[in-house]
Amino acid sequence: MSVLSQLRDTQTRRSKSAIKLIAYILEDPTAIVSMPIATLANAVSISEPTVNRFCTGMGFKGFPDFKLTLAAELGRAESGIASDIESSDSISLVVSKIFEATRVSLSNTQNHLDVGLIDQVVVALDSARSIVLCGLGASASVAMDAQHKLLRFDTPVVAHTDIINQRMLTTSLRAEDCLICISYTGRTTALCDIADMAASSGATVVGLTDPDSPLAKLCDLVLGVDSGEDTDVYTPMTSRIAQLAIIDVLATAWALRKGPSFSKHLQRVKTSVASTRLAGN
Amino acid sequence: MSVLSQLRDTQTRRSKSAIKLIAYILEDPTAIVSMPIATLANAVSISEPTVNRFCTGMGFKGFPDFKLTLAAELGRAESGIASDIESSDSISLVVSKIFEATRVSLSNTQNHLDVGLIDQVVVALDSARSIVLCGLGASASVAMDAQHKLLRFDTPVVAHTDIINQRMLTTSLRAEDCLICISYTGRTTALCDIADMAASSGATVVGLTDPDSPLAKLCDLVLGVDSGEDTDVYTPMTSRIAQLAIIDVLATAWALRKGPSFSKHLQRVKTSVASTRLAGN
DNA sequence: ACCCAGTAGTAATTTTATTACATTTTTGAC
DNA sequence: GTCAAAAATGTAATAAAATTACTACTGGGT
Repeated sequence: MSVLSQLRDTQTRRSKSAIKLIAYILEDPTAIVSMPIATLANAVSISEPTVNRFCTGMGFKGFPDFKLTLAAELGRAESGIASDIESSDSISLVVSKIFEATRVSLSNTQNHLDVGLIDQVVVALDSARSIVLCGLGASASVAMDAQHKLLRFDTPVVAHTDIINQRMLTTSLRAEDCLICISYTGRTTALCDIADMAASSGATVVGLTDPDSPLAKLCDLVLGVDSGEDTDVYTPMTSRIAQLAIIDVLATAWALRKGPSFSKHLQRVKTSVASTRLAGN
Repeated sequence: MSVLSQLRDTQTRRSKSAIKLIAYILEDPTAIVSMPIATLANAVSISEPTVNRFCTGMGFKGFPDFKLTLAAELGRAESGIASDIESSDSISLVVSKIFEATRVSLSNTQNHLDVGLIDQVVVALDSARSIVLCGLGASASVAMDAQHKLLRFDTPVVAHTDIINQRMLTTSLRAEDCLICISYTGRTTALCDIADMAASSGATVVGLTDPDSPLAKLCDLVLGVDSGEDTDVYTPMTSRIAQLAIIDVLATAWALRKGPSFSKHLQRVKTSVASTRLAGN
């Protein structure tokens, strides 16, 4: 359990000074980590040994140990507001900003993900005669990635990144098939056409796109990804990474649905590629 | 800006003892945070003031401040010790685990990224006559994604995901060209062959792979991604997502290097695809 | 009123970090 | 190569911080 939530816990009995101390710590935990025990003791008007006893009482080796643990915990929570990249940024700042923006994008997608929908999509995949993935531009590589993951299952799956092939394949779609349309914006005309054509064939159309987009309205099931940014020229589109995470979720959920016997199959797939690799270092 | 990546940075000039110290710290950063300065100094066979000077030299108030910052950073990476997925997990637990594992993978990659190397790779890209991206299997989609991002620059770039085409192209590589090999494991025999062939042509070979792999040894520049897991059948490979983030960093750093006039070009590229989209909702 | 357990404080001690200064090493000009 | 300047490192002294040992309160229970 985290230190902070341990401190917030009202159940455990505390001494008078412990209560004062906890109140002060929770007021600004970040400040504590760079505070010597004397300053803290003074601020709460208690003695240094009392602070120390409090720390050891919580199971820490001492006050510095407590501070270290608190710092680690705060470092975790500290989710920077993903800021745009400035042309004056140093490389290491660019690295920080991009990774942070990616993490934020993942968290947003996770928070908005409808678990019930995941289940419905998995059912659709599992009962499909064949699965077709369509994406253009940056979404083409997401479609390729999804194909690679879904290839492990015994349902025929194919990704198409060419608009002509996509149209051709869509015309031959049947009601038992499943089409997955991938697009950040959900506004790519070509892909909307595909979704529309597929819908009239009766196939299940799944969208991996912005839930408020025209494409989303043409789909039977929509897994939302905040298309978000794309205003700034330098800041990269992190949403495609969130889409990949959703693909991971789908593939994993599907595998689990298939049951334990299927994990043997997955293992076989894994070993089948082993021979393409060098052993050792 | 991450402390660990600052330490990994090979660009900045370091003194002899600083090199020893950094090597020791990177060996087990977690151990450092609970180490007094005397123990650390002794372990590296340097004096305590040297350690202290190193910390203040990096911009910290002193050794304790350095430890605190390091702890906070490690806390970020260690947060969710991404646990394997169990067959009994509910969908919402699967979602949490996958997203958490992905975030952890990103943080780990970020912490191990050598900023100096990023710069070197960007220089290589910028001075290349042409850029070739090679990847197989799951890395094929990473190569496709990289192609899509690098297409915005005026250097000819192409991704190949077919082993025959890769070999053909590699034979016609020149010293002015840049080859980027993408592989999680760095042990795919076919890709090692490609890197080897390219190296003899004099082209700059960049690896986006496990730094301890055979492939890495064949590359001129290696951007490390912990290949990490891949033991569990259900848990997906999160490292490809980290690779995408690195691609983002490279593309952004390159764009920044090109200077402000280039941002106009990026803007033009952006508007050129706008006509493929529907307006409004 | 007295005792006892829990709690807190004072002061001494120990541990840890920093500073001041001397010495060595490295670097770059000639 | 030689020398001087600058940078880097070490030793020892000092300061800061944390911990321990010991003493003194506080408040319920008899």
